[in-house]
Amino acid sequence: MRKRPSKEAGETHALLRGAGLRVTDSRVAVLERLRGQTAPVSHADLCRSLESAGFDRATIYRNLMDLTQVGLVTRTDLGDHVWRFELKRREGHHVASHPHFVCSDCGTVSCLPDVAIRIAAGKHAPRSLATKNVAIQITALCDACA
Amino acid sequence: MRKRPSKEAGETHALLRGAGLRVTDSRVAVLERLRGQTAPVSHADLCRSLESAGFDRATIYRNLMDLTQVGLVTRTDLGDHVWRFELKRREGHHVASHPHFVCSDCGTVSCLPDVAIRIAAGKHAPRSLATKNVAIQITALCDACA
DNA sequence: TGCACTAATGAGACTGAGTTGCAAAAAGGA
DNA sequence: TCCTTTTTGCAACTCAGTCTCATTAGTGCA
Repeated sequence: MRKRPSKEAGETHALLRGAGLRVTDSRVAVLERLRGQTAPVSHADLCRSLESAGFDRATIYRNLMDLTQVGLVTRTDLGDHVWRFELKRREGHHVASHPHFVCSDCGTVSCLPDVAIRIAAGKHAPRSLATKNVAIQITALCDACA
Repeated sequence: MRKRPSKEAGETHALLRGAGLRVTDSRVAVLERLRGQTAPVSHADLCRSLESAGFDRATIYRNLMDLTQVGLVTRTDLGDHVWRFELKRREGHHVASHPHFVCSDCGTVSCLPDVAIRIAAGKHAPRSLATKNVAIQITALCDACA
């Protein structure tokens, strides 16, 4: 299939090329899909929405791994035993590392850009807690389930 | 098998009975094993150490689920795609909810009783963040891997 | 202490996410 | 357009987790 260039497709194209990856339909589809998400999505979710377009789940899986490897995407397990993927959006030099929120009842996953976390580490805590390279995940009841 | 009562076995016995569960060898073994742990252990870990004693992995699995269901044990996934189980130790009325720490490199899991977390929630954050029923998990490099 | 009832166990099969090998197809440079 | 290299689609595999069912064992009661 030949690809018809649009503004978004152009961005995605540049993103992939910049990362040293070939531009393929499935990668573009995966990236565009991730771009439209506000919370991390699972491999299964992506499969459901992309298999109808004819992409194989193994392909989507490998795309996600490739994108993760080159740093365009992050992969996390938010406590429900499913890998979730999220487009990295660069804000300043420090790639956004907002906390993730998981509802302990319904399992809904969301990002919490609106929440600041202060870690007061004791003397026995890992030293890395003082750095910025810390991923934080919060599990509690969401408003709908509370 | 008849069980020979010891002090610990007596406690475990009472714990199980209090929860409305029958006292079986496997449940006692699982509980005792959990009691000796300082960090959450996986089902696979427990299987390894208990299968030699003749307990089936399905039995251990069901024991863990039963214990979780009656609230003696908590089950969490700390980001490495493995369920981990931990004995609930009651401290005051609020069952201990220290943060869990996972090394992003070696995967080591530990508890962080030594770390205090302050959550500053914005107006769009879930209201439950203001309560005590919040589980927090931190992923970063452990000292050994840093 | 023995019996009957019910819950728990063990063995094995199943599920589904995640992963890999391989031949065929497509991307990208010359 | 051709050629090389990467990527895809298919199918099979792995492994933790889960379930079924016949058998075994714990408990309450006589």
